[in-house]
Formats: sequence, structure tokens, C-alpha cells
Amino acid sequence: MNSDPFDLSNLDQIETLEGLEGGAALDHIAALLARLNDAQREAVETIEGPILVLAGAGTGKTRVLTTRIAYLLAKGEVGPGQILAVTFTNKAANEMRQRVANHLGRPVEGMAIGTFHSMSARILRSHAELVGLKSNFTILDADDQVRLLKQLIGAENIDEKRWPARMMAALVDRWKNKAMAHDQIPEAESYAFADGKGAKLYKLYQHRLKVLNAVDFGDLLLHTLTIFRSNRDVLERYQNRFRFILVDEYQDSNAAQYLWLRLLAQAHHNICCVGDDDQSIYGWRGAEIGNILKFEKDFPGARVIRLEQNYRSTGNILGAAAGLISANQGRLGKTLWTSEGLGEKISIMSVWDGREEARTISDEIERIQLAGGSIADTAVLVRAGYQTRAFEERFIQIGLPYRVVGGPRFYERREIRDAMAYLRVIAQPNDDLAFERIINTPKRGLGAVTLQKIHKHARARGIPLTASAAELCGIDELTSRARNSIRALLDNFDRWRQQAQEINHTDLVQMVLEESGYVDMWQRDKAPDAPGRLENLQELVQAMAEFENLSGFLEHIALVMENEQDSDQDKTSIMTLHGAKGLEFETVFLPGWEEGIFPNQMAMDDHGLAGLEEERRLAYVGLTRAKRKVFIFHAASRQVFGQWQNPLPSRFLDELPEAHIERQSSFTHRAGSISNLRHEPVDWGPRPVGYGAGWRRAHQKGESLAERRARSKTIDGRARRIKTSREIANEFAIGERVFHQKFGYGVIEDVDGDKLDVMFETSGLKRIVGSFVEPA
DNA sequence: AAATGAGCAGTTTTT
DNA sequence: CTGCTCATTT
Repeated sequence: MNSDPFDLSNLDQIETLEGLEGGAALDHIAALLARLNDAQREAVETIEGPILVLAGAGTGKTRVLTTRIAYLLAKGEVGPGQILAVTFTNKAANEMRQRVANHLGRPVEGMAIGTFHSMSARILRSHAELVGLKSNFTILDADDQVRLLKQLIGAENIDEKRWPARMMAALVDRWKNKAMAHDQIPEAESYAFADGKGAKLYKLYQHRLKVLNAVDFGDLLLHTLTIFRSNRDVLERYQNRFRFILVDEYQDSNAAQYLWLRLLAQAHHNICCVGDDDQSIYGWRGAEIGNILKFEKDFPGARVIRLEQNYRSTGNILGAAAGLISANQGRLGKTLWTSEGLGEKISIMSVWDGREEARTISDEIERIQLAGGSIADTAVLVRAGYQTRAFEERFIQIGLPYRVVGGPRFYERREIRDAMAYLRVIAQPNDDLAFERIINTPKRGLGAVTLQKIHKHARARGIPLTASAAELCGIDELTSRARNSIRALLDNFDRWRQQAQEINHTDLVQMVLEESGYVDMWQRDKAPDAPGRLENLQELVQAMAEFENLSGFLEHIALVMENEQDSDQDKTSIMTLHGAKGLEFETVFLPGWEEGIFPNQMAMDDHGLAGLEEERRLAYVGLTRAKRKVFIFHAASRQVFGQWQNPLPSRFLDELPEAHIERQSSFTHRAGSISNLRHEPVDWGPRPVGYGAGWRRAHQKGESLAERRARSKTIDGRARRIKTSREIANEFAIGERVFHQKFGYGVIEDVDGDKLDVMFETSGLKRIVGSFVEPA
């Protein structure tokens, strides 16, 4: 959890680890080193100077990072306080801390391990005044950010329909990721929003944040950069303190993070970045794959070490992944290999639709379950969040235990945010956004009109909303009802603030939720989800108990937006490909490999070739999550946003080397009709209606279509057979009349591999996959 | 001031 | 299909 306290008051901390110096510790570390391969050991033992460790999927990257830290400490020359290790997620930071402790046989205090954002928050709290903030500043999340921008956009008389606040928020994020302050926005960029008002809004927004004593996510980094750049003495103190810097997932760093690292590493150059350019999948939120590609240029004299021995996957999986990723340009290049065998080929399964896809996957997971396997070792990895639903529905229907990883997050739930807003107003009366959120929640007769008046008065007097509300109670501006209501609320807050000094924070939150009427509001609510919300509030109280005080807790939830998952039960996981990075499973299911879905259409529309390549890296990440077996699916027709579509199979399927894959089709329309059925040249002459090639073939075999269907059913009711694109191509003849479930009857105009051009009677010319039509 | 209903748009990934 | 906003009604 929040267990990475490093003491900023002691910037020169160099104490080494007691009890670990000397022979015993070195023996211990020697044993750790002996378990590494040559490349890994080199990465651990090269202490001085910049190093880039190119760590392919499953090559022991975390082991290298943590052993390296343990090695530094055990040598006795480096103190924990001199090490800075940055990650992108809190989960990764916690894991790293844990594993270092395991290596050393004891927890390590005083080491700075954390995310870029939590590290920056620490630094910023120590020097807030240098950027015009107070050290108790609030950290706004995306939701607050959007609400604030919405107000500003409204005040500027910009049509919020045409220029949504979310868009502006995305723009602000983008600029901040690139370390661009509001006075550095080029004219052209400014036109990305509301006909050139982008930069102005950015400026207004930053101004407003300062008044609110608040920062957003991007500001944590940006303000820290500003402090470093304009206060040489402060920078030097951090440079001296953090003599050894380690960075995880370097391929995900953005421009601001790069600058942040470069400033800190400038003095001593002891920076070790670990990453994999082939797993760079966060370009859309500002990650610069260029950072890792030009590492050697940025840090002259850098050593580059490649970790290529894979300890996770079979040869077939690695071969398929390698073939796929080789289609990308501008890679640093790695060749993963394994000393293990080829294992099973990757199965590419063609299904009719999403329902069958979900059914087939659930069948397969059940089979693993029946065979006594752990289904926690299986995962369904989807491209986008909305795809999880189909699987959830199916799994619920058959009672298959599952968990959706990375679903709606605990701290983003409405009731939790409401409760948090109360606490924020208590902790910081100036927190206008929080106050606005709960001023009429639960309903206390303070509607839009009253709020408008409070706003107006606040603006006129240049004071926060709470102060404005208090002043309005003293004058004759509001209705007496509103006045009474506000006074009661403010009195409550005064009392709670007093109580906050005396009782502990968990009791406080209970008291606040009761006395504000918030609990009551949900108890009276007859909506089916109301009881769940009350439970969540209870959970919130429990979560708070783990923190010493209110501000510690508020900091935690601002930065640690992950919710821990119950890992004790044997459940299969459903998650996005992004969410799966860094994880591994015995068996991985990859549904929805269809053009438009994966690769995602928007990624390609918005970012062209770069977007496509990132999609391909995402596919690479998906494949390399599997230890033993991968199933890839594509459906002939799929309902997206209530619309039926007939997508083509993903181009990524064609990029998988044939040697490592096998194709299967789980539907039966042409079961039994294998390529050797076509032994004669096709007669192109006119044929009587109802006497098509398909019909003839059926009779050559002496079986009706229905009979063949029945015969081909397998024991478990599903029919499966391998079908290569060559088979498909040989099965069809130009001029043949076919039937498609969605498009009806049509005539084949052209055959290209496994794809057919079919002129349908009702819907015209379509390009479709051969396995989805049957002879008419 | 609140509740209801119609119409609408947005649908990727998230520290 | 869903969730949201907005407008209308009570």
C-alpha cells in the first residue's frame, strides 16, 4: 500500500544497510547472481553509467531490477536513501519493494520506490511554494478536471456541445505530457479547441487551479520540472541524494517523464532503464516510444543489454509473436528464444458470432476446470472494455467464476466520490469542486438557482464557495429556506472539522456520512444497486482504517486508483490487453480479432501507420501473456453498439507464421467438404437454378447437406475441423451460388485466398471470408 | 425544486 | 444498446 515513505528532510541520507554489510550479505547476493543468466547478470552488475536493458516479454525483467537493487545495497556502499526506483503503476512499485525485501531477507526502509506521480507529489509537497502552491494542495482526478473545464468553457460562452470539456481535458493532458506550459502553446496547437481558444482556456484553467490550491495529474510532473529547472540548488540536492536511478517500463515514459529523469540523472549518469520497445502500448496517452529508441543518444556512453531468453512461453507462441511483430518498422530488434519445446500450436478459431465465441471460450475453460486445472491460469484478453460484457453474460449464465480486472474502479464510484467530497471539504474548506459536488447531495433544497448565486458572489468577492455561502447567509440575497439549509450545512462542517481534531478519522467519516443524511439517502433509495452502494461505503471506512490520518488517506486515493482484486478464488480473468501487460497465464483467449475491432479503427484513423503498429504491439503483448496455449477468435458477424456488422478477420491473423498456427472452424455448414471433393475442373457453363456446384458436390458424395452436418457433429455437440485458407480457396468456384446468414443469396465473383467477392442479391458486392458462406 | 421523459450522442486503451 | 443531457411537466 502506501509503504514507501522516504524522508525528504534528510536529502543526504547515505546510511548503508546495517547487518547486511560484509561477507554474509555478499554470499547471499552471490547466490542470487548465480540464478541469473549471463545477460541478466551483466545488467545487475553494471552499476556505473547509463544502461538500457531491453527486456523482451518473459525474460525476467523484474528479477533484474530487484536483484540489481539488492546488489547495490548488499555491497554496502550504497544506502537505501540513495536509490530511486520509478514505475508507472503502484502495483509494480509494491511488487518491486516486496521482491527486494525477499532478496535481502528483510524490509528496506527509506528507499524511494514509487510511481512518477507519487514521487513527484512528494517532491512537490516539499517545495510547493516555489510554484505558488501551498503544501496541502489537492490532487484533482480526471472527473474534477473535466468539471472544472466545463465551468470555464461555459464562462467563455463556448458551445459545450460542439467543444466538450472532455476534449479540452484530453488536450491539456496531451500538452502536459509533452511538458508544455500554458504559455508555450503554439498558435496552431491552440486551434485544436474552439477555434483557437485552446491556449487561453489552458491558461484560465491553470489560473483556476492555483486559486483552488489544486493540481491535476500532469501538474505533478510539470510543477516538479519547473522547480528543478528554476531552482538549481533544489535540483542539486535531489541529484546528490538519488545517486542510483532505476526505471521500469521505460518504453511507456512520456516527454515530461523523460525530462524529469534526465534532470535527476544529469549529475551522475547512473540511470538504468528497463523496457521493451515491442511492448510500447501507451502512445495514445503520451508515451514516447522514441524515448527508448534514442536512449543511447540521450545518454552518451550507454550500455545496451538485451534479455532474450524467455522463461514463459512455448516455442510456438514465441514464433508466432516474433513473426507478427516483425511487421513493425523501426524496432531495436530482439530475438526471443526458449530452451523449452514448441508446445501446442496457436489455434485460430472461426465462429459465427459473438455468442458462439463466448460459448466456445467458456466451454474450453470448463474443460480445463473438469480436467482438474486451475482456471485462475486462464484469461480472456479483449481489445476494449465493452467487449467484456458478452463474456460476463455467458459466464454468469453457466456459473463460471470470473473476475473483470480493471472494471469500474472503487474510488470512481459515485458514492465513494461523494463521501470523499465531504472529507475533502473538511480537510480543505477551499475545495470548491468537492463542495459543489455535495452541496445538494443528499437533497437539501439547494438547487441550481442558489448555487448560481453562491458562484456569482464568490466571483465578485474573489473568495471560495464555502466562504461565499457563509457570507450570503448574512445578507438578504437568498430565500430563507435556502439560507437555513446552507447555514445548517456549514454548521455541520464546522462541527465535523472540530471533531476531526478529537476523534479518529474512521469514526469521523462514519459520523459525517450519518449526520449529513448521506447514508439515509441510499437507505431510502429503492434502486436495486442502493444496498451495494452502502456496502461500498462500509468498505471505504475499512480502507481508511489502514491509514494514520485523513490527509494520508486522501493522498492515497488521489494517486492509487487501483483496486486490489480477490485472488484467493479460482476465477478466470476477463481484461483488456492493456490491463494484461506484465501478467501471464497458462492459457490465453484472444477474441475479436477482426478488422476495426482489432486493430481498432480509431487507432488507425487517428494515428495512421503509427497507430497500426501500436495495435500490433498490443497483439504481441496479448500473445506473449500465454505460457502454454493461445486461442485466437474471429467472428463472421458481430453486434457492435446494437448494429450487426460483418467484419473481415484481422490482418494480424495473416501475419502469424503458418508453422505456428492451426485454423479451426467451430461451425458446421460445410463440414465434411474438404478440398479433395473438388477433383474435376469446374464447368463454367450455365447451370439450371438449384443445380449449383454445391448441390452437385453434395450428391457426388451421396449425402444430403443435413446428413453431412449430422455426421460431422462431434461428441460434445460442437463440430470442429481444421481448415486452411488454401482449402477454403479450393472449395469455391467463381460463379458459384452461395448463401450467407446475414446477406442471403449471392454469386461468387472472385476468389482471393480465403476471401471471396460475392455479389449478393439484396446487398450488393461484399468481400467476405469463405468459411462464412455455404453453398446455396 | 424535483421528477419524468424524450432525444441525443458516443462509444479504446488509463497513470 | 447504453448512459447522458436537456427540457418539460408537476
